[in-house]
Amino acid sequence: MNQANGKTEEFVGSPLSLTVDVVIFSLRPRDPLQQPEEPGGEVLQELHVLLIQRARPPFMNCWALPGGRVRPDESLEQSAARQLAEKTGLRAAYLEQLYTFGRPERDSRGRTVSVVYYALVRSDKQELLAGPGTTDVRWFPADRLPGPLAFDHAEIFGYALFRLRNKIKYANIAFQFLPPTFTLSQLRAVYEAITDRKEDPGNFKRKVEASGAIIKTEARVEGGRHRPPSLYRAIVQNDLLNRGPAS
Amino acid sequence: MNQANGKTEEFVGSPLSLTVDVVIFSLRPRDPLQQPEEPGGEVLQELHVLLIQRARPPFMNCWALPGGRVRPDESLEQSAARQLAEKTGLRAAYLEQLYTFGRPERDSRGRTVSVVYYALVRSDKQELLAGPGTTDVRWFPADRLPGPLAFDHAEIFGYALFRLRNKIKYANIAFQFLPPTFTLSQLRAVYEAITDRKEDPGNFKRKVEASGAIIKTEARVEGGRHRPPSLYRAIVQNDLLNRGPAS
DNA sequence: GGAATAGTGTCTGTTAGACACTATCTA
DNA sequence: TAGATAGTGTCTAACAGACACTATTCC
Repeated sequence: MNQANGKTEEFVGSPLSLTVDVVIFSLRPRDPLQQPEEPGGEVLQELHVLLIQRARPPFMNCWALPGGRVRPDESLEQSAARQLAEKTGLRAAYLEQLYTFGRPERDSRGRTVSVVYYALVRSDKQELLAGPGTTDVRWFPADRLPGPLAFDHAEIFGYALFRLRNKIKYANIAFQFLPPTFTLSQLRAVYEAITDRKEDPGNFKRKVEASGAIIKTEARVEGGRHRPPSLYRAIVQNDLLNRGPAS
Repeated sequence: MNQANGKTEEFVGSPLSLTVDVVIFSLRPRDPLQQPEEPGGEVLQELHVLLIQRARPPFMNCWALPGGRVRPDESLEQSAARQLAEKTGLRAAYLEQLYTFGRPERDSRGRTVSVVYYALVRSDKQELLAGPGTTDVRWFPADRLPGPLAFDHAEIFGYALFRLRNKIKYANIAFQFLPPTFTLSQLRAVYEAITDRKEDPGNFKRKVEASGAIIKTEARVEGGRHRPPSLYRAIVQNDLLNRGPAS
């Protein structure tokens, strides 16, 4: 990095805007208006993404990923967490840098480079708060996004989805969508919703127990209609495979 | 991205510097002064990284990753390729975005966010040209870097090495270190140099042929001391697994 | 008991790796 | 022919997935 170009090396800022955008994933029940619940009565979970509706041009009224300018005193990850909180009122269970997008023409107002993070959010009933500059905040099923997204956000979303689907195969992140303790059925439902493939319950149990990522607790789920399942808890881990560098 | 904060949304740049740094990897013969050639006489290949020596403070005389300011009209990848050419005179066979580093204190002169790429360079005898602002450009073995690197470049390098070692296991990038046609011995030597593990020649041949990443040509290597090996050629591919998003 | 889910046992096809063996070149 | 590398055959242990089976709960 860093010498300007051969002359003196004094520091000056650039005529360039640095933003952070966040692709926010969550598992939510399938919209009952779109399709009624299963006969069995259990709730089908579906992968959703949070979008905000822009109140101003460019792309007025279009849906977009939440994001905003990086402040001088905050790290990129802090900025992502702040965008999340300010624009949506949510808190992320997991936050990881995805990619940095910087085509010169991606924002018509001027050169804008965007560091994109993706966030996994627990499916509890957290309330959505529309921040300033937006007319609406809403969850959309990942396979049915509304009309053209603003800027290059469709491309960004596509890449985030690709990476999430890929990563869930080898990294232990699925539990980030769930409450602190969960059943294997719930965890399996997360996999199935994201990969869109059925897993064999028995094989899934062995695989995930052998991975050492989760541990069985003493507790069980009471009051169900059937044999009560054990509750599991995730083993905390922050290895490189799961996130980026230590920084 | 994009609305400033609720008021008008006119575009202004930030008091922030955006740079691109490049971790340049190559396979080069082990320094014969450090250790003489193998009795057999063939050249041991070793993973090297290119560093430049800074001519000015901060970190004057320290070694650093080559890099520099992103220009308003170039994409991030173009910028990385340009840094490579200007600071070192090299051309990359492969270039991929690694991670974006942005801790507020990482450059004492002011807020500097750096998008880091890593490059794989063929081991031909390309000449090194020290660019402006640097007193020296040199290859270093990846496991013997010179004294503390400038800024957070040691951390960046560590992460790049981790990612390269990891990626070579599942993505077909090893041939990027080699000339257009190569023998399986050469390709195997690349793997062994990067992962620091011996591979069984027979198993390696089957594995890499089954992957479909390379194809045997009619040509063979003549003039060696032993049975002449076939030459192979890489199948061109630009899938998502190998690089980032299409952009 | 019936229905439903939790959880176990077991078989099979695929794969990574170890390792012995054959093939082909130069000196 | 000796020596070295190219390349093949084959065995084994590990693993993923299919699937049948047992266990436990509520109704």
